[in-house]
Amino acid sequence: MSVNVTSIAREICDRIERQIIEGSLLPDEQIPSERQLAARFGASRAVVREALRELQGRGLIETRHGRGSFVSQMVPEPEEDSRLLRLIAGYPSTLYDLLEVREQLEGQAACLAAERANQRDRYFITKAFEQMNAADPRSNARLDHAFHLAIVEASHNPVLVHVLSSLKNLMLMTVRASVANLNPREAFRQQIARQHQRIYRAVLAGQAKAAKRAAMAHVRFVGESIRQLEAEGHKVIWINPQQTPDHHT
Amino acid sequence: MSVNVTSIAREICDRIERQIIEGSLLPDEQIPSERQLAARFGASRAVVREALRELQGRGLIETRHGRGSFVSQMVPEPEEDSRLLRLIAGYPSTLYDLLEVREQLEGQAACLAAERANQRDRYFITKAFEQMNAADPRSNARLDHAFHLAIVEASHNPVLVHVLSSLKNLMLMTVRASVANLNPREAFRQQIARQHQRIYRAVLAGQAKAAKRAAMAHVRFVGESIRQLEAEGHKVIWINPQQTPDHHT
DNA sequence: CCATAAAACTGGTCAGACCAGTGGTGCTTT
DNA sequence: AAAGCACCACTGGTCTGACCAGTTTTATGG
Repeated sequence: MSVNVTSIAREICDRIERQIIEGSLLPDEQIPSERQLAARFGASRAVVREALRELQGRGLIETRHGRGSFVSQMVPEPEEDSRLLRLIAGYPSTLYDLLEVREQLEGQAACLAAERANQRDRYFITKAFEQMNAADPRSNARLDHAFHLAIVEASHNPVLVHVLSSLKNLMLMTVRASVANLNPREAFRQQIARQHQRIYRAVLAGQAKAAKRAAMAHVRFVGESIRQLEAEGHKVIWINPQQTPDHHT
Repeated sequence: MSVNVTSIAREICDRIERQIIEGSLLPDEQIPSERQLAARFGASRAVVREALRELQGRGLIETRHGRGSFVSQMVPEPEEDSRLLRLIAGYPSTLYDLLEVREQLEGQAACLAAERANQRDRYFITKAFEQMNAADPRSNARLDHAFHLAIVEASHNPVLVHVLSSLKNLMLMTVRASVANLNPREAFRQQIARQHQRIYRAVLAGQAKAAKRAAMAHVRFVGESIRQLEAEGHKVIWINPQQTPDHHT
C-alpha cells in the first residue's frame, strides 16, 4: 500500500494554500522568504520554490524579484457589493437588515473563535482590542471594525471570513453609524466598551457560548440603540464609505 | 526601459501553455521529459520543473512520478467563477464550515420570513414546497434549494438575500450532498421531509421562533448526519458545482 | 543632515549529484 | 513456450551549494 502519494512540494503548497484560505495569511501579507520556509519545513529551497510556483499558478500569491512573495488580492465581487451599496444609499433602513445578519454571523464567529483561536489569533485580537481602547472613542470606527474582523478570522471558518469580508464596506457603515451616533453619548460609550470587553474576555477564555451571547447582544444593542435614537427624534448619522482610506498599517 | 520582467521559468510556462491552448499539445498527450525540455530551452532542469509546477497550478498538466507529464483533460473554460469559491469548493471540509454559516443565516431567514412574508411570498414558498415533495427524492437537489431560497426571499432582508445568493454554488453543493447521501436512506429521507414540513408550516403560520428553530435544526441535522455517515466509514458524496446544469425551467 | 556606498536581505538560475518510481529487455526457470 | 525475475534505462523528486540580480537597510563619508 503506497500511502505517500504526495510530493513534498505539493504538501508545502497545500499547507500554505490552506493558511491563505483560512485567513491565517491575509491578502497583501508577505510570505516568509524561501530560505525561511525551507528551514521551517525542513526542505530544500528548490522544493519550496516549486511549491510557491504552484501557488502562483493557482493565482494565490505573487512574487517579485528582490522583494518577496505576497498573498494575492482575491476580491470576491466588487460590483455586487457596490450594487447593494447603492441600494442601501436609497434605503438607510437596510442597515438594520445588515445588523440583523451581523448579529447571527458575528455571534457564530465569536463562538467559533472561542473554540478555535490559536496563539496567533489571540495575539491579533488582543492587539486590535487594545488599539481600539487606546484610540479616541469618537473616531475609532476602523479600529472597532478591525477588532470584530480579528475575531471573525480567528473562527477559522473560510466561508464566514469570505462572507463578512465581502460585506466589508457595509459592515463599516454600521460600525461607523454606531461610533458616530452612540459613542459621543457617555452612557452608550461605556456600555459598548463593556460589551467589547465581554466579547474579548469570553473569546480568549475559550467560553464559546458566552462569546456568542456577548457578540449577539452587542450587535443587537447597537441596532436597537440607534433605532431608539431615531424614534426619539434624534438625527441619526449614516456615513457612506467613500473609499477604504488610510492603509497606514 | 526594462521590458523583460519575465523570468525564464515563466516564459517556458507560457510557451507550453500556448501550445496547449493552440492545440499543438493535445489532452492526455505526454510532454517531453524535463531533461529534454531543459535541453531544448537551453535552461536548467530546475527552471523547467518550476515552469511545469506552475502549469500544474493552473491545472493544465498532470505529472506522475516515473511516468512523465501529461496534458490535462479540461473543459475549454469552465467560466471563471469566483476563484475563491472554486478554491474553497476543493476542500470538502469547507462544506461543514458552510453548513455552520447556513444554520445561522437560514435560521434568521426563516424567522424573518415567518414575520414578514406576504401573500406573494407564501404562494411561491408553497409552490416550491409542493414541487419538491412531488419530485423524485433522489434527484431534487435543485428543488430543495429552491425551497430554501424562497424562504430567504420572503425574509425581505436584502442583505440576507444577497449573501445567500452569492453563496449559491456552495449552497448547492451542500444541498446536493444532503440529497445524494441522506435521501437514499429512507430514515433520513423521512426525517428531512418532516423537517421541511415543519419549516413550511411554521413560516406560513407566522410562528417566527418555531420557524427559526426548525430551520436551524434542519441544517444542523444535515451536517451532523453527513458527519456521522463519514465517521461510520460510509463513502460521502460531495458534488462539485462544475456547471449549473440543466436550466430547462 | 543628507547623499552615497556597502552590506544584508530578497528571489532567479545553474550545475551536478543521488533517490525513487516505471517499464522494457533479456535471461533464467519451470 | 510461458512464467518469473533481475537488471537497466528511462521518468520525475529532492538535495546541495554556488552564483547572479534586484531591493532594502545600514553604515559611511561629505
